[in-house]
Amino acid sequence: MMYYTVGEMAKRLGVAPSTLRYYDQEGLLPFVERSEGGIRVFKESDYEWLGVIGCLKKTGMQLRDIKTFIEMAMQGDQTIEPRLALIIKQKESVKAQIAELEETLRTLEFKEWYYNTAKENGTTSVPRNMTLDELPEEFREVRLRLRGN
Amino acid sequence: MMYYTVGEMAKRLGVAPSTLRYYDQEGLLPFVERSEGGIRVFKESDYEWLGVIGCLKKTGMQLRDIKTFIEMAMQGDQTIEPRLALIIKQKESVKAQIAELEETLRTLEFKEWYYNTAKENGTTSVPRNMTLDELPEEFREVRLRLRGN
DNA sequence: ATACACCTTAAAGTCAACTTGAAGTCAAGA
DNA sequence: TCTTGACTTCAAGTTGACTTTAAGGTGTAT
Repeated sequence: MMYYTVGEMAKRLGVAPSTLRYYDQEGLLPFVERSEGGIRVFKESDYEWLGVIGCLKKTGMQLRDIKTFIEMAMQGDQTIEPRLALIIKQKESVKAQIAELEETLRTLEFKEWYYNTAKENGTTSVPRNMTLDELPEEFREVRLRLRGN
Repeated sequence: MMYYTVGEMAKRLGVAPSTLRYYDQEGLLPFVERSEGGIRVFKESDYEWLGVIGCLKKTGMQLRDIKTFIEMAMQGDQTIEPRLALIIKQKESVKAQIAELEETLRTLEFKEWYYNTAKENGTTSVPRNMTLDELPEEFREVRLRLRGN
């Protein structure tokens, strides 16, 4: 079995040791054990827990809610259903975030076209004053949205 | 021409009036004019600026950088190129964010399968102790990543 | 046994982006 | 004219997630 100190595990995860200590303090790492002298001893299986925490963090979940999930997991098999429900909820949240970023991407692509056209003409007034049917079809709805229609 | 107070514009945008005042204070709204008595007067065209600010915010850009963009825009046509460069940079950033969220989504889908399997069997030890070739092909790389391989 | 790197805790500090509160001003309707 | 609701500024407070600092303990290598 391989064991790690907080510094080693932090390095492996690419985070600061203080971050792991902070997570522990906040109750997110109840699974981490201690040596005789009080030093944290991370096991190989703890890496997986930290990976799950990292995954949930990437979904935008707050530490207090991640803590709830970890606490459920510590209860054992009786909490399988609420854990499943939470995962499904986060999955839907991530899908919504992707959809929103894709809309943002379309807006940026419009702006890219806008400034490219401005650059070619030496002035933003050319793309700005174009009529709807003069601009590429894929950007029409974007401009309508930006202008409040 | 239609004009709006800070409260009306905030409502239209779905933000708090204090947010718009804060943005103004931070120099993000140099285009907003004032009445004789010192009250902010938002024009129709300001809605579009606020939409651009909102778009950049959704990319994760900080207010100080959005301010830089707005300041460039206020300089006029001589800043078309740096504005285009900034838009392209944000576009790439958003693409990377989408890719990361998609990876997170795959992890959540693995976890959904994991807890569904646990639920069917009454214990997480069933999915946990499965060998790699027992689990659905699409989840193999996810589990390898979570376990640190 | 001593040095040294790395560990410990507790408390305070930081940062971005707001939000709230206090005290006062503006403008539209009765 | 007066009331009323929304506006103004400035300063201080809030939130979440860390990071830093200080004072001290651990553990391994020589």
